[in-house]
Amino acid sequence: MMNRESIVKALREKGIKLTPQRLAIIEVLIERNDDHPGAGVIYREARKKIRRISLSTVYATLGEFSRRGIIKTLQFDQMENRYEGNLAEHVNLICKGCGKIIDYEAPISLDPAKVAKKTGFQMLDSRLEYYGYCRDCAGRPKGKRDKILL
Amino acid sequence: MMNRESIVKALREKGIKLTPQRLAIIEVLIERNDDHPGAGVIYREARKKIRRISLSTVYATLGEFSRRGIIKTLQFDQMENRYEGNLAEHVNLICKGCGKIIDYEAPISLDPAKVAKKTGFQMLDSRLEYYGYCRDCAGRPKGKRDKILL
DNA sequence: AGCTAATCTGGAATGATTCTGAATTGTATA
DNA sequence: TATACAATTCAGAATCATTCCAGATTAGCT
Repeated sequence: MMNRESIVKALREKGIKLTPQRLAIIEVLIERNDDHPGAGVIYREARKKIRRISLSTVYATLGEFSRRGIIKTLQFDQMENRYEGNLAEHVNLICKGCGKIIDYEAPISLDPAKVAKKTGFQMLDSRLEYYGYCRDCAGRPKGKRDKILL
Repeated sequence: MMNRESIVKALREKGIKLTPQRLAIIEVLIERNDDHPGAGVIYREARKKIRRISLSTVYATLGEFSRRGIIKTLQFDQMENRYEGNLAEHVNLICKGCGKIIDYEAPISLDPAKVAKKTGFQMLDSRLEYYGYCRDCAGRPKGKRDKILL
């Protein structure tokens, strides 16, 4: 999971063409998996690998991958959207100080059948997040930590 | 909870001035509580109540209320942010078809102490969401439902 | 090698949100 | 009830991540 071969295989199976731009993006996604990078970071990193790549392509590619279920998009409005390859159900701990996102494995899940019976709602994907301060930012003086930087 | 008196009281206690604009916004928030309205809807509805109110004021007010813990902001990037007065911990079921947001009461919670011990992360507030299709949209033909309208 | 749909590109457009600086107004106090 | 001032409001400009566009390029099949 989340290695170059498995992703390339997934793309081939789904009939998605393999381009140098996409390979570069995949590499960044793998290398920076723990960072949950945003489009800007991914663009800058990918650019180091191949000269010719545009921001539009980065967005298009991330959108495509996300739509096809290869990665997951974490949407925000106060900071860039972020992308992650960890598709197993987990909670994201998001630091309000530095924007760091920590994956936290925990057996939190609703029973889709029960929800459907009660509300008629058909669950597809989830977003489980807790906001707070990470170890580093919790210790920092108050004024210095209320902006999301990264 | 979420009635005019309790909110007005909360504002007075926190030293937030009561203006006609804010009262109008509060009324909209109460009347449309189940809709989890966005800033645009709130602006248009508030405008029906008092002629003079600007979109900037709506944003400033919602931001202030949210910062003070009087309401909660649900952030998105593909659609307007939405606001809710239900501060009890619950899961939001969000329809990908029509944007409807359903509150679902369920005892889902991590133990903050355990999380802190394991990761050093200090939890403050949560965001628990499931995306899918509501009863109405689940039955609708596929092409007609993949855009969030509202 | 050639074909064609998919993909890439950079620049323009979008749209929700935030910022700005001047005008207005609640509310505490005299 | 008048005064004072910080808080609030306002309209318009600015921001900025993201999407759209239309033309150029290219991966992968035959």
